[in-house]
Amino acid sequence: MRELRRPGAFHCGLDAAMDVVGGKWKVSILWALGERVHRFGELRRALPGVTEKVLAAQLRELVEDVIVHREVLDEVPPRVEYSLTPRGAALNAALAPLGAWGSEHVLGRAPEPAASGT
Amino acid sequence: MRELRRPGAFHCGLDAAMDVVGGKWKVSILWALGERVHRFGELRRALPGVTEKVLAAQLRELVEDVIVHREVLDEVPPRVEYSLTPRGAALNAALAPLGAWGSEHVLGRAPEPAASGT
DNA sequence: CGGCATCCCCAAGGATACTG
DNA sequence: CAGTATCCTTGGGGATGCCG
Repeated sequence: MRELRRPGAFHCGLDAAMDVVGGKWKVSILWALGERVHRFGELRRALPGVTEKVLAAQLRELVEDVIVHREVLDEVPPRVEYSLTPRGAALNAALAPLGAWGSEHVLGRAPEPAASGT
Repeated sequence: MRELRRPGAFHCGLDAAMDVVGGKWKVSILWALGERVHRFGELRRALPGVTEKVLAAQLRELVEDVIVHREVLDEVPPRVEYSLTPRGAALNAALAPLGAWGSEHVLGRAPEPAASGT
């Protein structure tokens, strides 16, 4: 999926965005990172059901797309932190209305204040 | 995918929305219907590459989700018109920011005026 | 701890043919 | 015209195991 980046081949930016956000766990990752920086293990715990392989893959794609920043801390116990890039933060913001829509029309109310505080 | 509607099982409305909009052609259909009412054939022509089976399937799911309205005109040559429901229109609107993001960050500029009123 | 390598599976999506 | 039915392919995603 990473290779089918054909600039201009999309109907509009929407298709392009869907391509970036299309992964099964992408939005959840974005949502998690929108709250705070996470390290691999934390992310894994934050996403019940995801396997390391898949999480690593989704993360890699997001990093490739410059949505997520990968910070490797050179410590004795390996420590890697993932955070949103400015672009990722913008994506998250752009996703907010969609989340609100889902809350209202699918879940039936409960428009959460997005990934702000809590 | 239509059956895995587990109310409350989503992290937030975002997951729910992604579930609704997750199909490969869903957003394109929404985009098309956002501009004007389309009949089956028109939609097919508007979505280069889609097959009848898939288009019909995606359409059926969108109808199930009350995103799209299916109007069967009882005429001699079968005529069916698809249009957005209020909910679908709202979804389309919620999708706009995402489309804008994609235009800016993925396609590299060219923020189209979206499928709003035009 | 973090993350690659391998193998496997299944459902979404595609191609084709046929019908009301 | 507007689908439905059938069969097939693909690859995203899941499970396991090993390595730095």
